[in-house]
Amino acid sequence: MDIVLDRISDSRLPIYQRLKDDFVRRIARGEWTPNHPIPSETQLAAEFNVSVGTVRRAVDDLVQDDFLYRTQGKGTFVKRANFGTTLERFFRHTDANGVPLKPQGRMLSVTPIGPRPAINDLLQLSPTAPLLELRRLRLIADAPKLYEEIYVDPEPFAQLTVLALDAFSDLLYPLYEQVCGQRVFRAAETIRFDHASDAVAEHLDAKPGDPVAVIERLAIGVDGRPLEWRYSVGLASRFAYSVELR
Amino acid sequence: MDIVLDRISDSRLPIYQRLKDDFVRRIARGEWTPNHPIPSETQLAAEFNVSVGTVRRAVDDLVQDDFLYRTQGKGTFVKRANFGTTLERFFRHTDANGVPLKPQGRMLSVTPIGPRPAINDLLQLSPTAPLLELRRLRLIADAPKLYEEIYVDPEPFAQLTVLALDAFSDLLYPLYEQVCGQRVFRAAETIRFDHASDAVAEHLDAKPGDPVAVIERLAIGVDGRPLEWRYSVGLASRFAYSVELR
DNA sequence: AAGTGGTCTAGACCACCTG
DNA sequence: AGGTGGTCTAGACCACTTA
Repeated sequence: MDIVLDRISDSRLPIYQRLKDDFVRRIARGEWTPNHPIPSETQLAAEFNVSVGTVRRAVDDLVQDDFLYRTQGKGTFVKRANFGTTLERFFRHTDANGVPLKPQGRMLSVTPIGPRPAINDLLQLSPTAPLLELRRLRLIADAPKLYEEIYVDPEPFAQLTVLALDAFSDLLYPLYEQVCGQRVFRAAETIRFDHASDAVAEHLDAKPGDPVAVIERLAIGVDGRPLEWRYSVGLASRFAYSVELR
Repeated sequence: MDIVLDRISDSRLPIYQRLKDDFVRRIARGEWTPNHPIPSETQLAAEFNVSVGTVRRAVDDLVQDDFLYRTQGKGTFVKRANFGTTLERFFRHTDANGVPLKPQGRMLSVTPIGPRPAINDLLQLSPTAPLLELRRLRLIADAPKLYEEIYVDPEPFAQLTVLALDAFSDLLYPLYEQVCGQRVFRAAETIRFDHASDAVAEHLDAKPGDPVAVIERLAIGVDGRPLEWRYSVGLASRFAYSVELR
């Protein structure tokens, strides 16, 4: 329809689709950030020379997909990913009054390692590419509850290797964003039950062979590429999870 | 805006909301069924004396919420709930080639019982109302894999008590729909971990104390009221579950 | 060919937020 | 008051399905 759009996408697609693609690209590139509203719908309609209704359709879809959210009177904003921590979502730890307790993180090691075929594959890295391994403990009231091994591509996450272990914050994803410029947008998790290995048992103050829940998570960035693979182990007796089915 | 709409809902709400409410009511009453297309958008617009765009907005929302689905050229239809069986979703059972195996169901008992406060509460029944209890085994290749206890309101499900145990089909929800006129629309599940009781161990051919996964499900009808509460137990070693987080 | 949903336009007016 | 998103209208034309 218009020069602006023709330069950036396949003209056989509906206009609202091409707008969506462009908007996602802007979010991925950091042109639109969570802090400022994106241009108004009338402005965008003028920029691309399309009707406001078409821009609304594109924005509606991205709101549905959790890329954006609207606030009447204020504007439309980029949405931050905000699923709670694994510890909060899968395990129940509350104080005497049922109030959830706040988990801490303790980084154990940050180590450049060689390739691990299965993990390289999941992260869509070449089979020979090296990895960066983080080992971490999650604690409640100073008692270890979750042991984690985290794997990332060393290149975009190079800054992590220069941090002191106690300089890591309790939450990693904000750190990824601030220190490495990598924003986690969504994640896929798999849950299963297993028995504690000797190493895991020691970390969790449990006996080897105790039943544990294993959570494997692949975190995805705004551009749809995998950013991090994570393996978490916690005692099964504390495990609980809820799902909505449709 | 119009007499038709004013009779049926709060005029302070946006028109598309009131249309949605009315459409859901028609689905709940069975006026619109999964077998026939609902009236076309132009027909609905004429019936309610609103513009087609407004009808589309209402239908869009209900498609998003999985009440309806559209097929271009054919029409818009009521959607059947279609989450797989618990056995298929949570437990891995495949043949030598990785092809999922088809589970069977074996009904053990159908028994009218007295009230169970916790279950009555979940089903939104009076604390003194009696219940209907179904006990069932789910099998793969004739080996028991999942033991289930199912609780429903005896009244809408009275027909179940006249069925012979081997007349129950492998899937219960289609039966609920055909025999009792109760359609399950969605469900909420909670997963946790436990050890097999003596009774459960016997049903599952396991040892008491063996690790098991417990899945509790509350099934909801089209009108949003709870229809069934279900307690399922399977061996933890076979358990696996995946989630998408945003 | 007729009917359905899918895309798109170009307006209008309302509700909410900020200066 | 001026700008934002929220609702609504009344058209147009396209793509797909069925007969």
